[in-house]
Amino acid sequence: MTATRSTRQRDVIAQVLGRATGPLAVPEILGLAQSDLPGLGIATVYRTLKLLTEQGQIHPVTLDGETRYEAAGKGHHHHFSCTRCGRVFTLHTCPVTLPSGTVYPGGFVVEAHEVTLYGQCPECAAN
Amino acid sequence: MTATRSTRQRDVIAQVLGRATGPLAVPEILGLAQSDLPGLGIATVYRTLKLLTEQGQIHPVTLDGETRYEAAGKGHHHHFSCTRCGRVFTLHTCPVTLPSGTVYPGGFVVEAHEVTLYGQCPECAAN
DNA sequence: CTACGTGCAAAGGTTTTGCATAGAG
DNA sequence: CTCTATGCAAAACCTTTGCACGTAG
Repeated sequence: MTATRSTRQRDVIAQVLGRATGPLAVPEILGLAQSDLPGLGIATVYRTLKLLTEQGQIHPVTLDGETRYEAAGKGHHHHFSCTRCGRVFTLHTCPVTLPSGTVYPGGFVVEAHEVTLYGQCPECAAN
Repeated sequence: MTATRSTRQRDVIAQVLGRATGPLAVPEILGLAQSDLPGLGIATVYRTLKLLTEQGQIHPVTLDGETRYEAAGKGHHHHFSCTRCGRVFTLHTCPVTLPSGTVYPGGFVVEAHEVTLYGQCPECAAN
């Protein structure tokens, strides 16, 4: 079996994602992690993201052509993408009710859904 | 002002997207277009997709880490991604009602929304 | 000590760009 | 004819991989 070690790099990357208010893109993760661990290389970030994803600790989210990552285990939620500042936030409310098994016109059997809202985040809306 | 010419390449690419039952990825567009126009180059596909997007004739959609393109002007709709065969379909029903201007808890001002459903398409569900 | 993990640099893919030629108007 | 559009090949990106060194256990 595979022995997975605990390293400062992995801890820092996991912490960065744990503290985030929404899914982060790779450059954001690198930047934030480097402020805690200056020498960190991009290859390690990619390798760690892949590892954490396989372990189910984080989850990839694709939004506007960019792959972002967020900590797992935060329950059912969706995302809000600010059209002004470009940041992405996690929303804990869900605007749809689609029980697994719902059948859509045409015979599409729904197993899951994903919603993204676009608009202005509180900060941008205030300015 | 810019003079935009009508060419066989542009026509073919626009037709391919117009005939599609859902958003297409670049390799799909290239393949389908090449069956009508063998010598077509990938660079022309990218340039044309960019042009048509700027003109508002098509619309990019990101799904599962891939950027796809669909003809515009088909009204409000969403997408269904088949978890078995991987194809993406356009749905003409909408499971949410979010008038522009809706304010979400925390002060997020909603301007638009995007929904993707995952499950089995009619064909896969039947087998 | 013995692997696994890391950083660096090179390799792979995909998208964009430069340039000479083809073709729309 | 003139000037935009195309195809090819090179360049620019982003992500993955190979390798020698660092380090957790």
